[in-house]
Amino acid sequence: MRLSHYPINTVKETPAEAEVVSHQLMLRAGLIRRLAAGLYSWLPLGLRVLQKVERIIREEMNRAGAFELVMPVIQPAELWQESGRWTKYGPELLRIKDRHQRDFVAGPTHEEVITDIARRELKSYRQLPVNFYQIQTKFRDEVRPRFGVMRAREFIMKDAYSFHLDEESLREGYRAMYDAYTRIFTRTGLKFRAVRADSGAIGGDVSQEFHVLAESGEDAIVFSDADDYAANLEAAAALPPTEPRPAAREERRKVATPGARTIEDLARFLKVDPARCVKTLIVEGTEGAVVALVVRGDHELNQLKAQKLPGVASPLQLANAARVQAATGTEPGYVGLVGLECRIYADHAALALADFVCGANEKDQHLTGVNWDRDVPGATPADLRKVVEGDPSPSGRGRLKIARGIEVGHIFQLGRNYSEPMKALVLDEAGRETALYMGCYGIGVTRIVAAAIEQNHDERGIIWPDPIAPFQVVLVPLNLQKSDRVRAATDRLYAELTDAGIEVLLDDRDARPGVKFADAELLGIPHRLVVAERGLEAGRLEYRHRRDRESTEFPAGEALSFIRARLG
RNA sequence: CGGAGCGUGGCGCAGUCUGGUAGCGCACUUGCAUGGGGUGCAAGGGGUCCCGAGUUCAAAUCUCGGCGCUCCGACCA
Repeated sequence: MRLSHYPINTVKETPAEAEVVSHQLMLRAGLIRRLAAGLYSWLPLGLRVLQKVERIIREEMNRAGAFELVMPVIQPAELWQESGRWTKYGPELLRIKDRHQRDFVAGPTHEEVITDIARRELKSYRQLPVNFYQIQTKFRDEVRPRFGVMRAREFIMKDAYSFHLDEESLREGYRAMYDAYTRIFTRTGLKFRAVRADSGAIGGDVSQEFHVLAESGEDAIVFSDADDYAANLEAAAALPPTEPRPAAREERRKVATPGARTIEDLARFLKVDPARCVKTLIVEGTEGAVVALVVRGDHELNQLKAQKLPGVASPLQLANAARVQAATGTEPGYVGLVGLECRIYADHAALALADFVCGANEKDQHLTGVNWDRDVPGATPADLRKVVEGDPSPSGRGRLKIARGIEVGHIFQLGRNYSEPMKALVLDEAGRETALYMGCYGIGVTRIVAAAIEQNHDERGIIWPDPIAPFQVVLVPLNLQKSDRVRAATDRLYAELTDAGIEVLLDDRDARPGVKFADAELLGIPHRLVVAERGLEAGRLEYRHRRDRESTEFPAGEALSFIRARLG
């Protein structure tokens, strides 16, 4: 491809709208353009990257035996009413009406449609197991789209759905997708990690996420330093302390703590470690009453764990000030445990404390020397907190470390969550009707491109991993317009590499060297060849990988073999 | 949905407070020079100043209403 005829504009200045580096670089390099909030056009150069990612995905999905199909973006509301998600999904689901005032949705995902296909097409266990996938545009009306294509409203997703006669087959199919995903992300050239996850809104029992590791990632993932345990922070269990609780030594005392509403204030005021205080959070329960959740002062509540407890409203909702007042007799900031009437869940780490500090249920007052059995009988032990770095791994080996990641894939075992309400049934060997077991498997295709840049860039621009680079080689002739020798060598080289099937971007613009180098680095083409009078005098060309600091020279006649060796 | 901010050629911004000829840098076009790290000189093209209403002799500028966007939070995967 000749750059002089390629529709691309690079930009020196960073657009004001872009916050994260991948978004900035995608705009500056001319990969995408914004149409409206969370809506992006993919320009030709960006599309080349996208298609490389799609190709890898297709090859591996096909290799895993899945069948590609395409389903409509617009879906009738009836299907969503059948599955129950018409009411459950919330405002992220874009609902639209056609000219007859019939309700439709812009598909954020396709469980309903594929289940409809399954119940029509799959009649017999002989047709199972089967896996369908598509690569297609999804729409989720995000409250706050941000970070360019990383969290867009419209994005491209690879979604796959498998159907099985029984759980064992589902587990096999899930395992096959886990392996396919591992191959896919390995082939993109990105550093990634598979972690255990909570299955969230889509529902189901078992699920894992694939994260591209990047400092700027939105998600925290935890892993053991001693084995292969890895989980989303939300899904990581906190083990109860192994040491027994010390005996109570202090008497309970009420102390004045004017204005100390937060643990931080309290710890500073009383000159006590936050880890010797407890936080009491009042949340809405399921039957009108409130529930108290207790975590150690230096720990944070894990919302996901909390809302799974019996009697706690899901989604978790903190009680407002009036409800707190009614339940405790005081305002948030001074809520405590002694004499509290409602149900109390206490985190294991909080339960391990003796002689701790908590609110006194009285404004500007706290209690010290509080002890569980003596002062607060009847608290239910629970795992309530977010794990922190250094916690013992739930796997029993090693300690937890925390890293940042960008979620690019998610696989679920859905079981019969959709097939039962939507009556997707087949006949088994005995001729009995039985509901299908189902798995679903997503990859954020457009997000992979942004994640690749987050993980691979420097101050000059993008550094594409070879497998998804828009071009493999950028050919930079210097003084092309004036030097016949440079022109002849360039034309010959471009033809030779192109004929060999290598994707070459030839910068044949009448621009000065600095401009060409700067653009080549911004665009992030991994391999750069420079053709110049200086080298040609000695019969040599110049090569530099985007990650290299220095160029290397080699004989001009060996260009093809030299490059091939580097393309791997 | 709550808070903050922004809207002026394609991009980045000044001008708005204190009303009076719409400006700068980048990009783009043309010419000449230059040719190993965003080069120089010169000449050009391109703007309903987000929209609407109002005040005024006069509105980018003041007032009111609306729309759009960005960031933080809540929310969500």
